[in-house]
Amino acid sequence: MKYALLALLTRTPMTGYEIGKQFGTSVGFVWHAPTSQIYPELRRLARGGLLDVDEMPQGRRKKRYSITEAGIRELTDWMNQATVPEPSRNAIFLRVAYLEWADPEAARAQLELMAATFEERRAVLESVLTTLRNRTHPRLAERLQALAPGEHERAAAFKVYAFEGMMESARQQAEWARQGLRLLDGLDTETPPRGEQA
Amino acid sequence: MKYALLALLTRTPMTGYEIGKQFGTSVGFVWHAPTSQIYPELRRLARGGLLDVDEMPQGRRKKRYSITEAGIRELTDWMNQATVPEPSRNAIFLRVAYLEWADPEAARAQLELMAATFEERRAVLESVLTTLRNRTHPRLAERLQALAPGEHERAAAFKVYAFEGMMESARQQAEWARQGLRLLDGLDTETPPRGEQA
DNA sequence: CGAGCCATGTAAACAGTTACATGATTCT
DNA sequence: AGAATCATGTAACTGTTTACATGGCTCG
Repeated sequence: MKYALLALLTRTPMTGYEIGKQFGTSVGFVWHAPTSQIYPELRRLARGGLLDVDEMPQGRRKKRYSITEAGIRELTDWMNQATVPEPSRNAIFLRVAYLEWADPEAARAQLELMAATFEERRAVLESVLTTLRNRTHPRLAERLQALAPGEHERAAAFKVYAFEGMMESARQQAEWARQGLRLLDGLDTETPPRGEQA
Repeated sequence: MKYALLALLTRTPMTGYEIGKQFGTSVGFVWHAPTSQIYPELRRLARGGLLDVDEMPQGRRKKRYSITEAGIRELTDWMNQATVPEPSRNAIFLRVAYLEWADPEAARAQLELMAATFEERRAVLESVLTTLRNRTHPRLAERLQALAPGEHERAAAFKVYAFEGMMESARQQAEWARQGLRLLDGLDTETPPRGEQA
């Protein structure tokens, strides 16, 4: 979370509200949090000197946060130490592994929901990828402006690469869900709906 | 968590300690938790009538938990209502998306670590899959004994299917990490280590 | 003037991790 | 006797979600 906020703010200063809205867009694939987690974390980071607060004096209370030198150091320090990717503990595997405890129709409904969800995610990620690749993605363009031209390619490449990974992951999961539906087809024809044995 | 414990105990009654050890084996891929989370949760489930406690009277304090009718109903109710798979919020995508903030060597080290980790995970899952497929997996065999023969195929098929998904996922991620290393090769040759622009 | 968005937050609960404590049994 | 393993737990902390509270600004 901490590093997600720091990384986001390397592009441009933002208010907590704006960050919350960003999480509703494509950056939400990379990280997500509700505003109730954002505001306290921003204050904590500001207290720690990693962010600067600009209290906008135009009538309404509004705090725009920007990253400090110390914040950038904190972020790069984190990035420079490699960590092992955490094993993904996703409840969907638990469900699927014990799907014999669901009614056959419920099992089918679950796999259809999975197929639809993963496929939609894949499609969204693919369209994001397209805009990243041809540099029409608005936030990527904005980010590149803040960087030296020599770093453009590197920064853009990593964004594209990250989304490729997420897209491929969604594609693979969608494929897996469809394979599950074919598996059910096989099981249901071999033994009739409520199973006599063999 | 709750449903992981219920599902595990459909195979055979176990103590909290035994469950903790199970999480260190292949079931750990499906779900994992430390004992500090297991013991309180077991007590809670027992208080709720979903588990029976058998306080073993042989000298040492030892509680063997088994699932009750109510527990099975709770599990099947949960299985029967389809839920959308949660988007995986994995810090690795955050790291990768902002890898331009790492030193080139650190970026390479991170991707190499990812490739090694994912590849090892894939290999382990593949070997588990083999034992599941040829029915030599000890816990699968034990599980099937508790079931009517007519349900064998279905139960085994879902276990195989779940591990296929996890294995494919690890395979895809390993491939992605290797692709990332090739990307770095390209970036590093185009612009020398500390980058003059184009 | 009301609807909807902008904007910041608090409270409570839930989930999960890390570290520590304790003692019994089994194996060498 | 000592080490390893069996066995159950507590405490403190971190992270995350859900629900609620408040009020200003903007536009029709």
